[in-house]
Amino acid sequence: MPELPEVETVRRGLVPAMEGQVIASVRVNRPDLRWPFPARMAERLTGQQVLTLRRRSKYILADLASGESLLVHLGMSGRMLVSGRLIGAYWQQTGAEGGQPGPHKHDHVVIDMANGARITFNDPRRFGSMDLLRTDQADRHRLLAGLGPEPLGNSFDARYLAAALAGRRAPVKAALLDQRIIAGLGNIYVCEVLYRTGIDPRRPAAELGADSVAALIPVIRDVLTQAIAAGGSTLQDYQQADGASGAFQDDFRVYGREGQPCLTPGCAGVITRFAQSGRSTFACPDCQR
DNA sequence: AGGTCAACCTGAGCGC
DNA sequence: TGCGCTCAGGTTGACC
Repeated sequence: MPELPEVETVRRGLVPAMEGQVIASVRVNRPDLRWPFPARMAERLTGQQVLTLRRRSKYILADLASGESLLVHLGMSGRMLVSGRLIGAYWQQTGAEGGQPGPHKHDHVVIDMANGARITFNDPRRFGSMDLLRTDQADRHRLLAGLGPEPLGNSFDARYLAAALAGRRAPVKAALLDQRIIAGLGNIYVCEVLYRTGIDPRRPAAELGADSVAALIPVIRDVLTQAIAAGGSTLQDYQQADGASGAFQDDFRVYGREGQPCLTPGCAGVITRFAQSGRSTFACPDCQR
């Protein structure tokens, strides 16, 4: 998935095509993704003006003039195309999609705007989702209600994080992946953050000292901010014709670098990969303690 | 209550 | 060429 920076990149890519614009028609090619689509989704979207596109954690919310909001989650493989162009290519482009008009395999929802832009939601693995909710009750939606603070927001600070990690015996990596504690981090950025703070991902969260917890805050903010500025991360070696793909993968220091030398000056370590709760962790055994 | 793990899916890449 | 296996950026719900 796309993690927070990739979702923010997608949101920004959708803004020129959608914000302030009217939805002319909607084609829904299957009844569900991860969950069933909301009742009469196409009808409830058609004719609506999109007032604002915003992001909460890894979710995109399109606030409509009707008082409803379209909630979108990209799952692991969800992609958005604007008139055939992929936004923030965090997933390898496949098949005949490059610049070709649709439809293509896994184009599940197609939204035509009155301005002529065509928004396509393509998701091979179908872990993504869409829902409609009352805009004024968005915070109570089941997918949003339990989310922790935005890592780039004002309420996320050392005091909060220390309290959230207190008493947690889970590995610090699992804790930082827990969206109830902090919303928006995923496997890549947690690996990068723990490497850059010199913390062993296996350490029980509660055993981190106050200094380590405090050190996490600016590193989390910096990594996410830099990744957003780079347009997110692109896996595989996909390059988009219009240059819209992200570039933060060039700044990965541990993710995907198993067997390669540690990049910390003076460290002779070799990056290792091991599994934590079923997911790959990349770390330097020498400088993460 | 907190922590761990399987499950949900398709596709790419690898070794044989 | 093809088969079987592993892996993939997320999240939920069942089970200790």
